[in-house]
Amino acid sequence: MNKYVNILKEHEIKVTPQRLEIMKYLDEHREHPNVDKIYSALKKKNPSLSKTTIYNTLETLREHNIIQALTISGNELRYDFKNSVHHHFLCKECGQIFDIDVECPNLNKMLKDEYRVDEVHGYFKGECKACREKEEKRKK
Amino acid sequence: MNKYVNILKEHEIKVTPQRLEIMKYLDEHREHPNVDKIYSALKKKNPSLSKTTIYNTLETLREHNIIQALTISGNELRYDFKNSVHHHFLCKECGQIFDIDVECPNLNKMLKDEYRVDEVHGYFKGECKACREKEEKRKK
DNA sequence: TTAGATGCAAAGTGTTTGCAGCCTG
DNA sequence: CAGGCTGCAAACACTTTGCATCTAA
Repeated sequence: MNKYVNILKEHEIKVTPQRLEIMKYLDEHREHPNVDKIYSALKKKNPSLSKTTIYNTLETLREHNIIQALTISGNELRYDFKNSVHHHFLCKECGQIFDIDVECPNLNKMLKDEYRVDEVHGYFKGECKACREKEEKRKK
Repeated sequence: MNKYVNILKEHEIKVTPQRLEIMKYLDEHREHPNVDKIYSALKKKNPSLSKTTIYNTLETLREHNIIQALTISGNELRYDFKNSVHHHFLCKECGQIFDIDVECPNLNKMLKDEYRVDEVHGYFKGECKACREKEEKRKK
């Protein structure tokens, strides 16, 4: 838990139990949860937790570049503890978002001149292996 | 206008004036408009036009792969007439979305095995040239 | 002590749904 | 003529705002 205390202190923002719990949850649950998932998970431990706090905290952490918000799924934001640069794959069948580690070297190079690039996202949509296999079985 | 009639007929869906207007608008306005922009533009010509029709039509066109929906901006969907595969750059300053033509060859290759990839999106966030120049001027 | 964080309720915004009437094929 | 499309109003879902209370530093 000290890990998260340190991150907050480095960024000079207040250390609160709620913030620590949210960071810990995101760090330990890499399935890119939405606000509701985080909320209902942490509500169990701390019944007075408010959804507003989740929103506030996620926004604060995002501003400080500790986490990132994924817009991949269209109707809701998904959150991601920002350890490394990686891309994402959304399975249209099961809704899960998977991390993809692919580098695209000729990308940044071309952009640099015209644009100042702060974030590079790649995302893919389709069907994941598990869902494809399930589908195969159904057909048999 | 015949162009759009043909596209609809090829996909065996009904040809209606509303659909034609929406397609024409998207084809001629490549700034990736949101629903409201399309709605208010076309409402002028056809005051009885409903926003529901915009949503229905965009969804239908999307299902038929004629247009695509961009989730890049988080709080709303942006639409794009689907002529070619390309990526997008969102300027955080002015909100505009620009088309970017960069290929990433080693991408699909890696994905093929694990996933069935239907859509490949790349998007970048930052600041566009015009906004950067505006900012420079303000500083002087 | 005090600036900032929390949490409740209410408002806001973009999208979806239900349904009656209309139009394309 | 029939099934699909349109458009209105109401419902929804996710997020933001206003504000009183509480807490970390």
